[in-house]
Amino acid sequence: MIREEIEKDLTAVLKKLRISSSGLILEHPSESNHGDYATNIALQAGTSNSKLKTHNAFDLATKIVNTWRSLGLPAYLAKIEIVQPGFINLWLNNDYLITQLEEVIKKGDGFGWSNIGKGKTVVIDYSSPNIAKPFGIGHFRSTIIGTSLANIYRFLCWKVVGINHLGDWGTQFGKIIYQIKNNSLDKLLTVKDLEKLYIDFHKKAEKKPELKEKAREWFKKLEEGDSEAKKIWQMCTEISLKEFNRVYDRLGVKFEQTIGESFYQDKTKEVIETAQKKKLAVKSEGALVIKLPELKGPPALLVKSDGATTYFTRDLAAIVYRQKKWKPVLSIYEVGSEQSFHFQQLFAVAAKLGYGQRENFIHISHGLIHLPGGGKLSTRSGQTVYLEEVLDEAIKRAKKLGCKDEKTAEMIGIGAVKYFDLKNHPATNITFDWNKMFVLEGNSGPYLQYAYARTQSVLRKSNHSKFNFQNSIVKNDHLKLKPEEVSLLRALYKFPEVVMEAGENFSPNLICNFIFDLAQKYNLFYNRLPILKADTEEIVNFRLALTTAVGQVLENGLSLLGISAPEKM
RNA sequence: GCCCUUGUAGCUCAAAGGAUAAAGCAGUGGCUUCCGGAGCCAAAGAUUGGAGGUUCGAUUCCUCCCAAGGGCACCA
Repeated sequence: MIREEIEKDLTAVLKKLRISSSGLILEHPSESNHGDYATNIALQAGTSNSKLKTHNAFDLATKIVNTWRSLGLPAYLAKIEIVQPGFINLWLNNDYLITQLEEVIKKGDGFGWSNIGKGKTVVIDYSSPNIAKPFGIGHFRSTIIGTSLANIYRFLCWKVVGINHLGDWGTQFGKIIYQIKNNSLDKLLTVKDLEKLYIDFHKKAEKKPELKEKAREWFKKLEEGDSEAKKIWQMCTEISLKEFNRVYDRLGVKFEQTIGESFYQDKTKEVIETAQKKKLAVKSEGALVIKLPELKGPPALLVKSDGATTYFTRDLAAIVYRQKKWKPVLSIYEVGSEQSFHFQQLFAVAAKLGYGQRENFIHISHGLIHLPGGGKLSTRSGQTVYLEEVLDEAIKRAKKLGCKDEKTAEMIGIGAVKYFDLKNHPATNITFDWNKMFVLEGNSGPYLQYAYARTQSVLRKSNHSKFNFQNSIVKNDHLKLKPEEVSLLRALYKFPEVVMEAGENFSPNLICNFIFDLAQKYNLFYNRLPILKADTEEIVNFRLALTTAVGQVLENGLSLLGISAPEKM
């Protein structure tokens, strides 16, 4: 990667001047007329290094550049510039950029891949909905962001274990079992039936709080292996999974493992014993807890006063299980921000029990989806938006715009909804709004898909036998590159860096930003310059190469986001 | 009350401590020779919630204040 090469070369120069290169940072200037890369090393060294304090940063930058010149500037540089108050700006030359264009075409769907994660395993816990209720919009973010993070980490050569940690255990099932037992229901067919029971339970419990006791009792029974409870639970699970898998199929979402909380019912004992042995667990108000005064909040609840476990215990057991099975160096939990205290507790306890270091765990806490009035989504109160309804609506709107067929409409509609989520930083809250959710123009999924389809359309219309870029190295002085072409070249090579950054920061939105910018640049290029009818065959070839490369990077980027790239739309 | 997160253009939002704060939507004015107008261009729109501080440099880091959202043990 060119960034590494520049860093290496600059480090050598700094070494010669005995300047520490520890603060060496290369950035892409926000203004393209400030070059492709810039460094502020002179500004940093000029002030932090006492020996050099007499220098002003601009002089130091000059010195650095002069030394570099005397050592011989590398071939990839076109221009180097020193700017007040002491920036060093670097321009890559067009011939080098063209080699990167070839690189995109050569590597194809592998362009952007890197091996920085080689040999490392990451466990990503995402989606993880509570079953026995329909798949709501509330779990959409975790599902989509988690999928994208998994794609990104896979692309960075990590071994990725995506886990759907289903909420299929807990007092909620006590509630449903109670309802079924006391309502003499003949048959339950759908998840919506189950949801109704859940809502009804909460309505009744408002007047009769003692019902909650009943629910806990039933869950306790379930955990103790009561056959009647187990039978009902199993039925709930089957009904739910059938529906959930349909939604996952539509979304194109996959997991390495789908292991719900129920899986850990016989594994919590070990965790509890460890906590007791380490003298971390103490009795409090009849329950077994772990006190965490440093977190300034209630203690972590290990065992309830009735003897049943909590999701905290099961999450701990899951950590133990995952450590044993996969030995991840990183565990990512893509879960909503309302659970951030839970994860603070979980990670703190995991570290205390010796299940890993604090830095091996991270909670990617995404913002919540609110209803327009500011209301919170809540199954209990019946405030739900069903994901499938949202998807259906998205597809309907895509069709209205004139999609060729059902399959394309689905790509566009679902792509729009996914992109709407992913383009923002995970932390932002989202207000659910039917009109905003289905953006089909501007910074949107369909915009990118359209740009991609456009590149493919151009390529289809070209006579491929003429397009022989790989064997004819094109020199830029020969082509007299237009600004629109250069701007594409200056963008394409950055893609691998963007993928890395997105992974490091757990931010798929960085990929969105990048491919949107690329698509804009391509559209400008497309509108201003003829491709197939360019003056010379050489230029036609070059522009087709650009088109191929842009299409490829758009496709790779969209694929990391989990969005399909249609050939036609 | 305590803890966490977030305050950037009318709206939705972007920016590993950098240069003139980036876009999209809405609104304004334009684009029929041609490869897909779900597109393109132009102008307009922001004392980055407020006050201090650290720094050559702060939307970014620190302190305080204000506002919004979330959480505060037997739900997950």
